[in-house]
Amino acid sequence: MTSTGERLPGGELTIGELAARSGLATSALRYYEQLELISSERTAGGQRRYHRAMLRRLAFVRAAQRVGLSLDEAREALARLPENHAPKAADWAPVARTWQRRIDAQIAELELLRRKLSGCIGCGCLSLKKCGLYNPDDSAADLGTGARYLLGDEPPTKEGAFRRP
Amino acid sequence: MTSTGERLPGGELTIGELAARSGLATSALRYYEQLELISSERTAGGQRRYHRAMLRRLAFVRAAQRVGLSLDEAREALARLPENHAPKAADWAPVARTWQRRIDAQIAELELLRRKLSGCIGCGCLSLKKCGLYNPDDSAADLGTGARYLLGDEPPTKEGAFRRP
DNA sequence: CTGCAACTTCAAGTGGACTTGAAGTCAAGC
DNA sequence: GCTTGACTTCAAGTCCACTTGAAGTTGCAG
Repeated sequence: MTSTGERLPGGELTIGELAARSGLATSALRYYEQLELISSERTAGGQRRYHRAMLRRLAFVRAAQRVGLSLDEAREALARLPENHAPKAADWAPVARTWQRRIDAQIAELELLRRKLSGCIGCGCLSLKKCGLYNPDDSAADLGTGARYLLGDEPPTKEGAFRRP
Repeated sequence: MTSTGERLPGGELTIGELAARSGLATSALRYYEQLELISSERTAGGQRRYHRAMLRRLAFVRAAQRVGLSLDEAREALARLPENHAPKAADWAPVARTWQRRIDAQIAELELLRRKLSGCIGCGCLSLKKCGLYNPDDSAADLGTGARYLLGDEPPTKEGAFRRP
């Protein structure tokens, strides 16, 4: 039994099969079930049998994680989607829109950091008050200005007087 | 004593001041010092006094975290920069370039996810074989369990809860 | 029917990045 | 010199998402 192929009648999956198909460890699946992210039926002997719809739920959870949600938040989001059938566009659209906004925000943040790093390549600073990286909460766009300190132009705040610890 | 203002002569900072200026908790600073991310001198009475250059190191560490590095990796990266003075362009450029590549990869991943979500708005699926979200093995699903809050964007519960098995 | 991989439960462990608590000491303003 | 807030250490705790281990059971091929 390779556990990868689906061979149960009725299209149900053992935990090993679900693991193989979802890319998650069996331990993770049991953990998810405990958290009620997925559910199963049991055989007479007590073994889990998963409906194929669980693959969809797992895909959802994985996507949720990538968007930055915790498993708890994923569970909440799942609760708003239909349990037994594939979500319809009407179910899905609001969730997807919310997630896209989060993704956009994340991308924007990364792009800001990227720009700051570019600036810092130019200035080699990390010591200047104006340096985006240095300044924790600047959020104010200092984007273009970075190239000012091009040639190791030393900062006004005399930093030179210090010796190492 | 508000602990925010700098008032020691010689420009040294108490741990409270460094905390206020860096935005980190004092406990985090002690922890960082333990990890040798920063260093201090001590007063006769045993209290820490931080050189202002530590602000620069902390800025670096914060940036490193946002790029997705662990504190250990941040320490390694720090080790390649000059300790006592602001890094020059030659010191900084290779680091910044490496980080930019990482950022680019992260942005690319997010953009892929975003596209997939767009597709799913259209199809309302999550159940179809062709659905990008559904299909698990499209590689590099690293953001999921990896560097999730590298954007500093709203950690799920308390400030600064990072994770990763 | 046997053998064995795959399954079961439950408790405890892991790892990263901190935080919290207890019990005590330091520094500075009055 | 007293008071008080800021500091000290060290051990232990927390959070999340799992993983590991032990000890036992199930299910299917041969």
